[in-house]
Amino acid sequence: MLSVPADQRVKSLLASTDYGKAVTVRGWVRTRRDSKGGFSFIEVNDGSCMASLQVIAEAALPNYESDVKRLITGCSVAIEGELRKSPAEGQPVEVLAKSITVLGWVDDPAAYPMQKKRHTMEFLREVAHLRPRTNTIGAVARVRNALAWAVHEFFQQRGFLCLHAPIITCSDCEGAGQMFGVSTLDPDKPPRTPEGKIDFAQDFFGRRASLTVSGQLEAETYALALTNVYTFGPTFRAENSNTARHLAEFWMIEPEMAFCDLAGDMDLAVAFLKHLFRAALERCPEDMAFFNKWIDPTLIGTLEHIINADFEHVPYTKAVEILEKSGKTFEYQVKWGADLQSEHERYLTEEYFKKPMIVTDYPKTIKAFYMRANDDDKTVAAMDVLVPKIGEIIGGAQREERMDVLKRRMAECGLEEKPYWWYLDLRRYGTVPHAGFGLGFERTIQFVTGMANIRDVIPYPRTPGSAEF
RNA sequence: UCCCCGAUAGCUCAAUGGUAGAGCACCCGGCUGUUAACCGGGUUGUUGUAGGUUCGAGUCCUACUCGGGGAGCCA
Repeated sequence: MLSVPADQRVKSLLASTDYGKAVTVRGWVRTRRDSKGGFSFIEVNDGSCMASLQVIAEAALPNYESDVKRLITGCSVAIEGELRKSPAEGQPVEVLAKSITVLGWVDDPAAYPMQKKRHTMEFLREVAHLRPRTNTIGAVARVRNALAWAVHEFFQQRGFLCLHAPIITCSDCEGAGQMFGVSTLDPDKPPRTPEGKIDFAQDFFGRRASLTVSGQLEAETYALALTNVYTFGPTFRAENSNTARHLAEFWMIEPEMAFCDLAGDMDLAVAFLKHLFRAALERCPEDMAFFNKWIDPTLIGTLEHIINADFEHVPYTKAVEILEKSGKTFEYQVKWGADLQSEHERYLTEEYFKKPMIVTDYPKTIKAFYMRANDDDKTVAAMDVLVPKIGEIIGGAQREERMDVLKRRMAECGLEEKPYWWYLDLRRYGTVPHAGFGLGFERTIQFVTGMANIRDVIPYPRTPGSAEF
């Protein structure tokens, strides 16, 4: 059996005006409506688009009574027929069936969890293997795909090199979060050192290994040879975070640019986000219209506005002033030197500016050691892009390229130099100003689709206490 | 991890401490070029788990499990 040709997918057939053409439709039945006039309407969906294709099954079909009349939601079919202009409202074309083959029935129809009516997202998570058959999750999958394509498109158009950073790493760098250990030692009786600790020297890698929390440091090494690079891969955080915007396993895009400062970093981030939003609107218009209708009626308007508007740029110190003058009472006090809390970020993006914003130049005490120190010696050249509802979607910085300053910062942060020997080598051999950022892919999908929970924009979400499927 | 809320039919939800119900799904019948069709009939339950209070618990109490919202951490 050949795979389904692109011109035989439902999406192509619905756009076709090639009336009279012989076609074969393969997909899953969404619903069946019978007409006493001697035929049935079968809605077939194959995931190529939101819409289903209407098939007319006449009673003259040899298996009309035995098969067609038993079709219910979820059955898989292969239908040969003729493409026709539809005489009724609701669809441009339909297929008059010449033969209908049922490939797979639904066992125990009463127990099939997918129904024509809406389901709650909470329930769909319990049947994550079947939820791509729903309109919402199918649309999310298509938008996610369009965005993944657009990520590569954006960077490739600009001459960036795609870098595959390692998933397993032995550098427990930068304290971006708790890490998942990777080990082949027997958890019941691991080898011990004389001091009684687990002896990772006997482990697979000869030392303690983990799943990566970021490909940034590796990306820096390649940027300092190939100039402009980006990573796009899975990252892992073992934090016990239970929110609608955190996952233990998520995908991150991390560009890194040599000969680049914070201003260049910000420019790229803004252009990148606009490119992604535009791609979703242009390549998935039906799916986006669906989200705009059922999930968030302001969605498309907001995205179009962002594409055409400038992002607000506010230094951290200015942001603190705005918050102090806001007259709002916050649960957490606004104070220079303290990190911005969710409520502060929400006020700034949702109430004050009402659009995405970039906060830069944070106090060095709340940011990572590798961020470049500003001349005031109090702040660093960091930037966070904040968007309404989601909060931080991008975190980035110009990196500290000066060896002496970097070593001083590491000492301030209580970090040993030895494990970072290769990272320090970059400053030792041909160092250059460079900058980069990390974009959370799922948070971007959330923002683009309006989906409330991050668990519904990734096929199989991994969260604390939950890794079913 | 902390605070709050919830768990009843396959799904979405009702039910003063006193006989567990409706809509949808599914099955049967009717009707119609139908559009998550419509009309009539029918099947469906260890009320999340384990204890406790009570003549009597879906309902009150305790613990646990799972889910949701918010917070922290971050992308």
